[in-house]
Amino acid sequence: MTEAEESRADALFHALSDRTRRDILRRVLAGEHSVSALARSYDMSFAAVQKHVAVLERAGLVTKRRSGREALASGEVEAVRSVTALLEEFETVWRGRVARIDDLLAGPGHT
Amino acid sequence: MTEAEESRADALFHALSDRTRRDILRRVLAGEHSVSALARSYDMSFAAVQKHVAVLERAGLVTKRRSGREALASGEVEAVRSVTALLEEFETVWRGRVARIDDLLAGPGHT
DNA sequence: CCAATCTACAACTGAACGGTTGTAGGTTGT
DNA sequence: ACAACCTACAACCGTTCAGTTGTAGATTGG
Repeated sequence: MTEAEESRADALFHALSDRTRRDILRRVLAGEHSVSALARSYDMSFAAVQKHVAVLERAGLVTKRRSGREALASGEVEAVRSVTALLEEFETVWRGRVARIDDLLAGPGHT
Repeated sequence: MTEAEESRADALFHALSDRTRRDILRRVLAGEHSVSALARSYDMSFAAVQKHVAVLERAGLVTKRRSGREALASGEVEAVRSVTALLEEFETVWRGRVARIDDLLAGPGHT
């Protein structure tokens, strides 16, 4: 794991660690939404929602494009998959433990 | 998504959002480690590492058992898989969008 | 028995976080 | 032209967070 990869993992998991952001992500994965349309969905200021979108954008989970005066946000499913890939690394490490235990149970018969 | 599920997701993603905690999780998924053994691996105080383990434990990613004066921490692969399950929900939402786009391309011939 | 080891927890500090309000600039419809 | 709308960003506030030090209680080995 390089420093850059760890930083990206930090950003991804942090972005996902807030429920409002997860909800925004669901909506924009389902389809493009303007920031103000998103803001109307939550009991907080426009600026707060704008910040949440910015956090998701910095993590690469969301991209924005301009259409006139609106900023249309869209969910990036590839980024979601990259998180799954990170989790698979943990699975792999765990399987290593299991393999080692199996070796023990097979008995230290020979080497 | 119930309130309890969202709280659990908060805890899981937050626990994973720190690189020291991810590193601890890798180690304890590979095999049991005492807290002080873990602490020796990092350039920070014992108490700091202890807190990280506690965060992982609260999220259910790690369990501890007592062995004499040591607290042995072990990684919970099922909890890691529950995070993967959370991500699959995002994938599902996204596939819904694609299906809708496909319908559009098929043409609004009839309903 | 006693010193060393391991854990647990409290109190503190600086930085980051989630939220607010306010201001300013670009775009749109009438 | 101009009012309404959308976005961007700065400044501020209270809370949480990651780290520290310090203290105290079990357990162990010589």
